[in-house]
Amino acid sequence: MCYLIVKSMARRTYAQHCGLARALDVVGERWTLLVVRELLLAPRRYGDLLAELPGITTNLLAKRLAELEKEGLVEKVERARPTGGVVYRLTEGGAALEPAIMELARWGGRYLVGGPRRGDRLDVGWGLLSMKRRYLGGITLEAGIVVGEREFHLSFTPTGLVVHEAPARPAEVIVTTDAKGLLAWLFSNGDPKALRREGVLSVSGEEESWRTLLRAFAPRPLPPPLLVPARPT
Amino acid sequence: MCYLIVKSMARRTYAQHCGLARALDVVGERWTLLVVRELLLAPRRYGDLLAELPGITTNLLAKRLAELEKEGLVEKVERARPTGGVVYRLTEGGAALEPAIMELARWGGRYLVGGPRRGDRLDVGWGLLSMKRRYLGGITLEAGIVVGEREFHLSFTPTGLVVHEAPARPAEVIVTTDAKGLLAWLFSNGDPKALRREGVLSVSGEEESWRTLLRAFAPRPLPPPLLVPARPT
DNA sequence: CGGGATCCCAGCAGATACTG
DNA sequence: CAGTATCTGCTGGGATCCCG
Repeated sequence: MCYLIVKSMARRTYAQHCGLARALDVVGERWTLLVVRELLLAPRRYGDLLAELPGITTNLLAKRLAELEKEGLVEKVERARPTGGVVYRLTEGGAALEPAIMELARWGGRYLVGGPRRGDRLDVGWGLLSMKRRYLGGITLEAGIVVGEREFHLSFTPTGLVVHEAPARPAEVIVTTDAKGLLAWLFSNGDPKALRREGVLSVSGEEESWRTLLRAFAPRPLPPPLLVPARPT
Repeated sequence: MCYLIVKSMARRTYAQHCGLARALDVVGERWTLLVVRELLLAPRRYGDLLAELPGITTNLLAKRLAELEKEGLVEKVERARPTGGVVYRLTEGGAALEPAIMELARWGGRYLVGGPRRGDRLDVGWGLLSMKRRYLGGITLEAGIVVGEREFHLSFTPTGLVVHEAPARPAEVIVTTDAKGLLAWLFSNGDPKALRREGVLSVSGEEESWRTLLRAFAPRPLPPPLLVPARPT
């Protein structure tokens, strides 16, 4: 008897003719969806991703990017940034993961209500994605958010919101704050107007646009946290 | 130097204060979401799950169920079935995963357009979930679907559809078919009326309800399959 | 310095056997 | 029927090295 040992085994698969199983075959491995999340706001360089995904190791990031590229979800693009070099960008197929990522994040949001746990990393970009989830629709507005060195541009249309990490201007209203201020805006049920009065948020541009902006977001949903049975068994 | 080796390491975590990362901490491991998918239609016994998740091994299923139970997403319930014994049932928190599962399945659906691959398993329950995804809303109807030995009850309301694996009756209309017929209904763009004329689907109950049922589903979307770059490098 | 490749090892997944 | 126990091999984590 003679067996041919195939090098480079085919990837592990659930072998089920089901959309969920097939999706998990492609993006179900560790770190994969987090890489896609990082690319939702803008194309990124390898080093950007390494810095924004604390805990991932360089070999694993390289592997995940190669897999995503092979699946046609991510493509390498030359010097899309002023600094040159190559960036990784979502293809249409990769960007189509956004609804699934948003629903997973909405579900996971109930674990965030207690605030960050010890050792948890925070990132301004993640906050912007959570803003996107909470957009109620119904307004038309170009807005910018400046958080420290990072800038985001938000294009509101009545049916959706496109967020890019890109120059905040031109925009009808610009909100400037720092990371802590953004989190206060997002995660506190406090009035953004109060945060502005306290100087945590600084607003420039049209006052009317600022008021429009505030109307567009649902208040923090505050779902009841999951009850973990207290049996210490 | 002396290190205390902590037995029972804490579970691997991304340590990110982000809904997506937290969701993946909880349900991102292999098989977990597929277990939840099986429980979406009805509570299941351990042996049911083992049979419906071909490829999972008994130790891993036990581990996943224990984790889901500890997280409060699944609970063990005594003799919910006529045959007695204990079944696993989703809690409210576990059932709240449905939108995320549906969006992932919708995305993965584009990999299904070529039909099952060699070796892929098929399951009638997965087909019912894909029906649920394609419900357009707008009707009120109680329907039943009988596929071989398995029965499903569908409660249509204008805003949603609840599918349970449960006795098909009582219902205003009952569709009886076999597994192949259900898949033809779901995955072909052929007219269900034609399938009925050919005897693949047999309909009992009110004719008007049958016509209502047909109006309620979007035709197969047929998204373009992802283009996998042909470079064999 | 950006963008990886290589090595090693711990832990998780997979297969099988066994038990209440 | 409903799991546990045991073994093994693969995948992911960590450190280091390479190369333009």
